[in-house]
Amino acid sequence: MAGSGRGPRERMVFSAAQLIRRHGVDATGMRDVAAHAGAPRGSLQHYFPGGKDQLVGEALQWAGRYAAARVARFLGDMDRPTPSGLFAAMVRQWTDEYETQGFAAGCPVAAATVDCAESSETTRRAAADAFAAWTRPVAEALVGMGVPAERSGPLATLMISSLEGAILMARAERDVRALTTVARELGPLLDAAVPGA
Amino acid sequence: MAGSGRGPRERMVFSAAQLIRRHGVDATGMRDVAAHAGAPRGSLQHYFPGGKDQLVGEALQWAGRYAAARVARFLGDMDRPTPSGLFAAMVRQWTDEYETQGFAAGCPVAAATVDCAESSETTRRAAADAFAAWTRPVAEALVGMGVPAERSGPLATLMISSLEGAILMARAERDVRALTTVARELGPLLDAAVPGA
DNA sequence: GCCGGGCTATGACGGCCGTCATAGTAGCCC
DNA sequence: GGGCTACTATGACGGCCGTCATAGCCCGGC
Repeated sequence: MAGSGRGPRERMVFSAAQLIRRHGVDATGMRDVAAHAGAPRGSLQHYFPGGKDQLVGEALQWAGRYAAARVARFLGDMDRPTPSGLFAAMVRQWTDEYETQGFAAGCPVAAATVDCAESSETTRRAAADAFAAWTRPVAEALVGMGVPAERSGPLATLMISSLEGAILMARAERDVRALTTVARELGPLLDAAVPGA
Repeated sequence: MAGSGRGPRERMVFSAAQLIRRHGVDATGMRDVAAHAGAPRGSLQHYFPGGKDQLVGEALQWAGRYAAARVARFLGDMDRPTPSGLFAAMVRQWTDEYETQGFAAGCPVAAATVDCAESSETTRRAAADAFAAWTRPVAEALVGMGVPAERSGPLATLMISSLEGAILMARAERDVRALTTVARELGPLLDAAVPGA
């Protein structure tokens, strides 16, 4: 996962995202974030005067940018991109992590949605923005593969929904089964959306 | 949503599930549960000597049973059941709630997975059991509609994954768009799995 | 040389948490 | 009536939380 930035501020945002991924927003303390980032506790209120809301918001923003960058990278790695290939790559990122690092972490955006959708309007919006920042490049990639524009958005939403749900099930079961299943079952449907082939 | 049971114990389990649905596990306090259930605080340690873990576990068990019962009910309401019809009914339960009651609540099993998968092994197992209790009747229903046995399990997993992910996105966006999208896009794929029609 | 601002350090505060300890009440059976 | 069990009531404890207040460090600019 993308190296921690160089400055202490970037490191804290990155650490916040990692801890939220593992324990959720509520169980992630500001002191934990500073410790995980190797940053002084006093820097928290210096860099994030908006408090925890601001820190969580920036962590989600980082997560959205990261997901978008991964999509671009997956596309660059494929010489003959297909919708099913892209989805398989997105899923494989998670199965790889789970098989090598264990099932400790999930998606930070999902965690923030669960913990904060009802308690913090700003965090809820940040989660929605992160989903959008992730969905958009997926939809654009589908268009680039020949999927009609009016179907690219819905299919991108379907891909991300299935992936998010499968991440939840995989973590609960400590088994990548759900992830590999959605990749296999959804592949043909995705490829069938490009009219040419 | 299923009426609160008659005894104070059932009411507390039910209330725990409702509060977890809204705020997550960590943000749901034992005192809140008792208050929401109209039950005396002292009853908590009487009925749930295992503490919060036990209460959360029973709430997840309740959620799993509830989801399974809903699947059975959806089947009973359809005179000519189809896979897409079942999935549409499962999705509609959520769109109906969101349109009439607002986007306050999500799935308690998802919330428990996000908050506790890494911190409480017993709760993680309870979440996995709840997913299983939900998936099984869906798969059995698919078999009853003519879906080959070897595909019913994977398709049930796909249905629940997509639904869970769409719930997350809908709650973040405060828009049922993701839910209606997955229902529409997945319908044809599901119906195509029954060989006869 | 000193001054100002970016950054760090640390303790305190009020609040909520899950859990425990202790005591009290209500009802039923002998 | 006595005792036992099921349930309720309430206060305390230790711990962690986010936030604030205050002070100190460090270094470039003048």
